Amino acid sequence: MPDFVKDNHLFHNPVEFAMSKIGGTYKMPILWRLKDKKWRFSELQKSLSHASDRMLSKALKELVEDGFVTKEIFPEVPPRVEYTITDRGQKAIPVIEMLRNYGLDLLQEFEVEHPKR
Amino acid sequence: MPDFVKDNHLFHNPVEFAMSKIGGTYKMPILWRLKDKKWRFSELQKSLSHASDRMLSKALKELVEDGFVTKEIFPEVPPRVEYTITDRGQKAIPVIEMLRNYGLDLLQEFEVEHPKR
DNA sequence: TAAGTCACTAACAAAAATGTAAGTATGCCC
DNA sequence: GGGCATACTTACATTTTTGTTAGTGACTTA
Repeated sequence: MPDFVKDNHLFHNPVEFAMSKIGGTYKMPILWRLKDKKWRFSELQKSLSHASDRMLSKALKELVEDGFVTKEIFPEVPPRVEYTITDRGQKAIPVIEMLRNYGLDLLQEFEVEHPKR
Repeated sequence: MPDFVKDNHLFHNPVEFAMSKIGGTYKMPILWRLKDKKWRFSELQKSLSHASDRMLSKALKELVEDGFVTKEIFPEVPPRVEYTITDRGQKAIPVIEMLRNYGLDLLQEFEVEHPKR
C-alpha cells in the first residue's frame, strides 16, 4: 500500500487519511447530528453531554477548517452560533451510517448491555 | 444517543464500539490483507513495514481474542504461524472497503500527493 | 449592583496509543 | 560453538488524544 503526505503528516493507506478527517471521538457524532438541520453550539453541548467544551470546540473547529461544516456567528448578546453541514460533510453521512449499522450489529454479537432505558 | 458498557468500558454510540473493535492504526490493514488468503506473521511484517513487531503482534492478538481472526501455530523450527480471517472478520470487509473508497475520494478532494511511484 | 447567558480559549493534567530496544526458545547449518 | 531464522514478549519512552479548571466580553434580567 502506498504512502501519502499532507501537511507534514504521513498516511499509509486511504482509511488512515479518512479517519484523520472524520475520526476521533466527536466528529462523526457531530456530523450525524448536523445531517438534517442546523445546530447551535449549546444544543450540541446538551446532546453530546459527555464531551467537554474544549473537545467539542476543537472538533467543530477542525470540521470547519476542513470544509465539512460551516459556522455562522450572529452578533447578538449573548452570542449565537450555528453550525451547518456542507456538501463535503454530506458525503460522509453514508459512511457514518454504515459504520453505525455495523456497530449495532457488533453490539448484538457481543451481547453488550444497554444500561439506560 | 444511548450508552453501552462492555468490559468496564463505556461507549456512547455504535460507531465508537465498532472502532474499539476494528479501529486503531493496524487492524483494518490486517483484515484487508487477510480477506482472501492466509498470511504468516512475517509476511504481514514485510507488507506492513511501518508497523513494529510489538504493534503488529498486539493488533493480531486482539483480533484473535475478539474472533475476527484465527491463529494456527505449526510446531516447526523455526516456528510458522498462520492467520486466517473468520466469518466475523469477513463482515467487516465491506465496511473497510467503503471507508477505503471514501478515503480515496477525500485524497483526491484534498489533492494529496502520492510521493512514491 | 450582582448574577446569569453564550461560545468560546488557555494552561495544565491525565490517559491512551504508539514506538524503540532488547531478550526468549528451538533447532539447523557451517 | 557461533550465527541465523521465526514469532513473539517485556520494559520503558515518547507522542497523541482527551479531560479539567478557570477565565473572557458584553449585555440582560432580578
